[in-house]
Amino acid sequence: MNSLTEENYLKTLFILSNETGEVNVIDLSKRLNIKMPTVTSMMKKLADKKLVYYESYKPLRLTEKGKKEAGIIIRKHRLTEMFLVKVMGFGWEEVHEIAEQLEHTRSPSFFEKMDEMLGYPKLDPHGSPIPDKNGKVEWKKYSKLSDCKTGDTLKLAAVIDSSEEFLKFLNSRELKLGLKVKVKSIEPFDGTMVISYGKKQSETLSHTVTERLLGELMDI
Amino acid sequence: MNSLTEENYLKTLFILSNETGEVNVIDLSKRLNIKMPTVTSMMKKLADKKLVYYESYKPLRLTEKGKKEAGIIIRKHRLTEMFLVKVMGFGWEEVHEIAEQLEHTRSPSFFEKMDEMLGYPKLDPHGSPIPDKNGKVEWKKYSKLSDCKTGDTLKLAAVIDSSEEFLKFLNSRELKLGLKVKVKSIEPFDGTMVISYGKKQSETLSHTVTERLLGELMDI
DNA sequence: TAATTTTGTTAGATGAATCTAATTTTGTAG
DNA sequence: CTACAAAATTAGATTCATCTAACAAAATTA
Repeated sequence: MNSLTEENYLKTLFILSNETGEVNVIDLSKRLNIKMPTVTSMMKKLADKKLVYYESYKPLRLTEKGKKEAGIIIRKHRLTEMFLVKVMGFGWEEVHEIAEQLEHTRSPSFFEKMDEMLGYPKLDPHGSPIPDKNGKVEWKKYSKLSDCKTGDTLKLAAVIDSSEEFLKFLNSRELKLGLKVKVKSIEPFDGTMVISYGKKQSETLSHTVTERLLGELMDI
Repeated sequence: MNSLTEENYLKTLFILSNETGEVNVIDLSKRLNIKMPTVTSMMKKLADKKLVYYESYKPLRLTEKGKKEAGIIIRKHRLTEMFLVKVMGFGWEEVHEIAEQLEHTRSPSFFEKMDEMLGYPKLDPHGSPIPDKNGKVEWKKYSKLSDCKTGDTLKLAAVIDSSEEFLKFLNSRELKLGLKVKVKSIEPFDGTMVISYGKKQSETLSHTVTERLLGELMDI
């Protein structure tokens, strides 16, 4: 059995690997807000447990066992988020913090019950895929809004950042998953975009925002 | 903010105080499965935080602040149990262990939402009172079945033990809260009782069982 | 390629929560 | 009232997860 702390390292390493291919000590260190020496020693510990491959000065990689355990934690996190939104009526901006705590609950039946009540959902409220019971996930290949060109239309499908601040910002602009947004113009200097969607004819979004929005490019 | 460990000491001290008046180091030690020296040092720590009164060789007592914080943890535990039973459909024998973990969740809105969904319940599935938001509880003065005399009728209102094993035993005999049970005979040697209730004309219960069942004595 | 910066590791310390062994205090039974 | 037993405390060790400081390796820049 892994400690709560170990679970957080596994989960973060898993997510970081999927975000950016190679993960270094410093990346984990920054994401977890933990100093590098601490990360190094935890990696050695997880290597002893056959959860990560660790070689000095090499990128960090989860073993298959590590991926499975990380996937299961992420499954619990995302099921919880979905439960909080669909069953308990929370807003999508409120659930990340709570799920961060509940994901460590040791009770398979608790999460099975959630899954059942939710009708075995495939995505969480932020559009991220929910791993299956073996921790396996299919990551969809979405486009970032920030990579779109003028004239492109993107159907929003997921956010990269589930923080309360970011989601409150999206709420304030009535930006939701499922919306089709059209790129009206892009400022070459800093990437600021003007987009239209729903009733909004022109809404300006910074690069910081557009690079956190994912979706499917529409043909039209 | 108290650690999860500190919360467990506070909660257990609170419950033990209500069960048995005076609580000694050894009682807490046994209940928590933690050796006495560890308990002593934690009591000193909690005394520094003004959560317990601690004097060497004296019984342990919570301060008002300690009672409030313990009460709030117990509130979260019992609301969670009720939620698991009423909203998620768990059996009353399954919820204690899960609630033991969820009670440490730091999210007032999570528990407020539960409370609201449940319609502000006053009792948990085991008949124990749910403390209010300030941690205050009214403990009802129930009678133990083991204290009843032949001919008495007791309306079951609560169990003293929420363990899965005990509750599964009750399930197997179809013993539920709300039932009226009548004492048909008591074995003077070991206190074994024969009772009748519902369709059961004579069910034999050991003292171990009868002292864990509480209820209101009926007039008739 | 040499110098500098960035990244990573080693060594050693700290605080929390636990333990065991030894000692002391309190309570109880002759 | 002494002796023994039970309960509690003190002292010191251990494990986990963290840190800082110092050093080493790798990557980058000049």
